[in-house]
Amino acid sequence: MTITAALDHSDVDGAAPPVAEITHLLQALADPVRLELLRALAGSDHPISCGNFQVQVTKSTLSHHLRVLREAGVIEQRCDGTRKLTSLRRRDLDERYPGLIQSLLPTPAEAVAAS
Amino acid sequence: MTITAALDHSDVDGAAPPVAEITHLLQALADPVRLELLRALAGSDHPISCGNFQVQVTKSTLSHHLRVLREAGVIEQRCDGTRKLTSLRRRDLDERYPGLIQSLLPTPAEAVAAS
DNA sequence: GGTATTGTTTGATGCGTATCGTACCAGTAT
DNA sequence: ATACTGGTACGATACGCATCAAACAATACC
Repeated sequence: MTITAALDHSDVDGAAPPVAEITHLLQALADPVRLELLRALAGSDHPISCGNFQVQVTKSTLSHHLRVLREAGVIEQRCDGTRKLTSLRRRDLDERYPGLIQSLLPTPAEAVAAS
Repeated sequence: MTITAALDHSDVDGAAPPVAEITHLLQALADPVRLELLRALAGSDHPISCGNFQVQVTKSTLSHHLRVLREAGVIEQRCDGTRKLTSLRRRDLDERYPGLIQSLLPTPAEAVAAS
């Protein structure tokens, strides 16, 4: 696979790194847990803290998945006291890959079925 | 990961299996070689035989990648004498995941840059 | 200070898979 | 039949990564 990542790491004053290349991005999204995180973030208008994700993995695993998403440019995180608020970089993603995120979100029918 | 695949295998008289679930599908597309195959197929109006893919892998590896794409419902193949013609299941993919394939194809700018 | 609370990091483990070479099989042509 | 061509199947190898537990770090609160 190889896909060498993490080119710039310009976390300086919150500047988010660029959205990853398509293969790297797809690899980040091709995991059930991470896709669930993406959908949770896309369905919420406010950022979500680590503890508020409804996911059946330990917190260390969750931290790992969030790192993968962050390094692929999918999410950004800002600290808020002892917690860390995660939000989707929807604008950047839509700009770079128009239609991609939308096509990964549950359809209205699926959303109803999941309720 | 797990994602148990291959539910029905109804290869009966050429009936293609359903397009895979989203995670399975993304996993099939999250590989540089397979994405290149997808783009080659999407950019051609006629099916492509195994030997006509411009990919730097051995034929056994290529066969493996085509199998992954086939089992994810991305492509279909029909035999033609001694060769096997591969084509993209664009209609089925667009029906199940509208906008997804389009968002993975090179933009006009990228297509020019690759020439 | 001491104690939760929230996340990250590290190491270990096990599974998946991309890759190759070789052998094999089905058509086609000689 | 023999040989060639296009593709698959198998075994081996190496690497990636999802997962967890435990240890650590940083902030808040008493």
